[in-house]
Amino acid sequence: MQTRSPYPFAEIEPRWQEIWANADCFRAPQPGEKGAEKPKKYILDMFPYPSGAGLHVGHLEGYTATDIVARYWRMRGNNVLHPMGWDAFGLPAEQHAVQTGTHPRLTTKKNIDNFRRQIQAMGFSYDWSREIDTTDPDYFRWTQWIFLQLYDRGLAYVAEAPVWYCPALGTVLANEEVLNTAEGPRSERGNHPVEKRPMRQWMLRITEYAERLLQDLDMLDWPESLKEMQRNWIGKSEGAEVHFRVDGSDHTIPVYTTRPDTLFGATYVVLSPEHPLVPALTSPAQATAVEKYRKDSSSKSDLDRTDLAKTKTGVPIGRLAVNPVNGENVPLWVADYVLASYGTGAVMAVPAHDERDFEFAKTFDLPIREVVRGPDSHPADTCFSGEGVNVNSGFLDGQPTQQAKETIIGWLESRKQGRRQVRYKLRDWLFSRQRYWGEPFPIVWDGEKHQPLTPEDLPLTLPEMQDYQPSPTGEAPLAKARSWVHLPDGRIRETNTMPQWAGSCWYYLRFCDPKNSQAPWSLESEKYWMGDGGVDLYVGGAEHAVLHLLYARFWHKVLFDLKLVSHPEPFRRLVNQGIILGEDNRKMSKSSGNVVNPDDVIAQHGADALRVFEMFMGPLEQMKPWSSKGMEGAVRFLARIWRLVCEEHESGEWVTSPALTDSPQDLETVRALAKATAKVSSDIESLQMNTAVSTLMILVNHLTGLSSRPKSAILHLARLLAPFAPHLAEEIYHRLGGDGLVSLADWPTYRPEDLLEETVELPVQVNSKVRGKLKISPRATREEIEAVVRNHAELPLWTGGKKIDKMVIVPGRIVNCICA
RNA sequence: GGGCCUGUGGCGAAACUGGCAGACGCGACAGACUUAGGAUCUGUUGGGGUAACCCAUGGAGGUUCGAGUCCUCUCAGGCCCA
Repeated sequence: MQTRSPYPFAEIEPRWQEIWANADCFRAPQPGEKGAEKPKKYILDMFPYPSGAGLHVGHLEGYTATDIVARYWRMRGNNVLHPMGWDAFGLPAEQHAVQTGTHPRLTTKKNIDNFRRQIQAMGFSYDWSREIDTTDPDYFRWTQWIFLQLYDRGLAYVAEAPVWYCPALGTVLANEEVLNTAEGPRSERGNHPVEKRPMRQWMLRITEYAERLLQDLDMLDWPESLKEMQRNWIGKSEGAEVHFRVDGSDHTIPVYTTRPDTLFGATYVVLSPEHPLVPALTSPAQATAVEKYRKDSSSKSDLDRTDLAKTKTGVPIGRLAVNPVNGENVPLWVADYVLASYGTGAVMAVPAHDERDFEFAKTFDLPIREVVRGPDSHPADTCFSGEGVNVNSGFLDGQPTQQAKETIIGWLESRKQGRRQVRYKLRDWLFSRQRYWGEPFPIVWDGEKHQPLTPEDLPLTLPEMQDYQPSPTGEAPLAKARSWVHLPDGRIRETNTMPQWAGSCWYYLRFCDPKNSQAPWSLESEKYWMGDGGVDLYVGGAEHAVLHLLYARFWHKVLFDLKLVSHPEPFRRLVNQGIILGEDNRKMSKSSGNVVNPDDVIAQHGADALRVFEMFMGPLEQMKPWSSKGMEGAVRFLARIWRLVCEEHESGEWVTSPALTDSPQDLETVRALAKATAKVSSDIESLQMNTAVSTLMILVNHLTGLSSRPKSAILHLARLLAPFAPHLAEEIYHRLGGDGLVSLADWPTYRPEDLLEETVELPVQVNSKVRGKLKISPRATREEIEAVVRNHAELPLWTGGKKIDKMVIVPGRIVNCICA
């Protein structure tokens, strides 16, 4: 037997989706078209990678929130750009091709179709005429075009560099795609072991923009934690490079330090095992030991090497360096707690004022000399890494840390033995991958020289292939497409492809003008949609905090310098949605068997209910568990709204409720609508969708309690409901004779005076404990309240007859009588 | 080790610039309508106490007439970085 649904969502929802599609009512007019005279809003989701697994309820949380915002601003008279597309290049489709021989294009198309179907079943108000697919040649020709702009500006270059190579994936990975795990460095995708290999790679000079990427964070309305992550990632540090001459040699070792003020305390110098001067400087007596040490440390992860808790290891190389500030001879060591990638790959060790140097010095019994004294005395024989006043430091004695830094930098610079230096942790972006399913580089090689294609040559499309397997040597699959690689004139094509981040670096710009075949976008459309600081609201997961969001900002700034975009930052306001956990409070995953499939939920409860519940669960940014019981609650809520309009006939048909009336609203209902409208509006704007839904529930509870229900009130409710449960809202709006589509109706208004109750209860405290209540006008002044309290018949009862020393009165809030 | 965030009923959570802690929902309990109820409706529901009242926002202090909210310390969990 088929269970009856609490309201006929299965019939309602597809019907309205079809009506919206036929009316083309969510298409956003371009500048110049009718409708573009309205103020714009650009409401954007992070577009998904269309995986084979389909959407999960976590994606839908963000999409639902942005859809509510988009629908709200549309009803508020804005021209809303709310697009959706596919970040469709990527490894899974290619791995599937390696295993099955199916072309990634086919896999990708299938997955996109499935994602689109799932998204459309939710009734989101996307402008589907702007749909983007990063694997479409009409799209990636412009990705290649932007690469050429970078290339022309010298921001793309080829480097032979030690890079992370993943044998299992058959490709190199960017630093950001490699995780430090307990088992050593692993690939972020798939958790495979990775290793360093020297390879020729394309790099993008993101470091050139480090300072601007750092500074401009201040103009963004982003979560502070996320901005902090980007700041840490950019990792600006200010210090100095100091030159240590090697005794009995022409070599000089530059070391980078953020504490040049401690130079007098440097008692040895440490080189990283990878430091290029190590073999040349090692004394014959130490050669064997140093070589063995270099070998051993190459298999350790950075985490292993630098962890404070780990025992420090190292070997002296049998040479002395000269401390430039006092001419002292200090021993040179090689130790793996110094990383080649940090600074110059060499440090001056100041054990008295650096934890790691201190640990090392203790282990090998090297001298420790105090040169900075802190404000408080700290036990001798410990390390002090804070700021203080210099001691034992010759001409720096008595200077506080900041001043000492300036003095020593000046001293070093005047003697050409060092210089001020600002460093960033940020590295240039490793931009090439040995993969098939990515954008080909618009580059050809003439011998050892690379040359760009001209824009007229674009798009450069991928060749058809049978074999997608990367070669074990790390050569890209495209190298096997001989007729594609070898040009008639003897030049050969670049066989690497771009990383997945490339397409997502600028898709938000393409949405502004997705059909343009002359340019990636027109300046006019960019100015209109990206005006007022760029995208007005950008919602997505926090996992993109440093990768996508940093890369996209970088490209945007380059495009800004090229005067192709009108503002230096792309995303004015950004919000991270929290992860939705399984019902068991664990992360949703196939292996835990706790994945909630939206298809099932929609079939069982309807899309509106899913939308409402996802919003009702809790704050958008927060991590929260799924609840199938809570899901049922959302259905009950919507069914109660349905029954405001219809009731079930004995035959099982839904007929118009006899309680509906054309009579005007009573005062209580007017107030309830005004309050709900005010609260729902402000909650949507601040993305507090959970309390917005609560507010709607309170309103519905009020309307349910009325014996006769004014139609005008239900129509008002329908408009408030429209962003949250658009199908049901359309249905009841239509049944009550609403004009046109509720999705395109005006957002309801209210009179501010209707927000105020006639009387409110004002709590009266005696010595901060509530003793009584006062019924009083919400407009009552301080003086009026005091008079009412002092003349109140129950006052002696509340105070126990004691004299009131002082009365704290906050009108509309509280009265507190202070008695001795 | 450093940075950031989060700790409130049985559960998800509310609480505007400090002002009646627990809105709204889930669950539970009781009742109504029912052949039936895992439907619907009505009521109750932080803990303790017969009660007036008392105790409660991870813990300990502090500021204040008044602290979930502000300050100091501390414990637990999460994320990022080393």
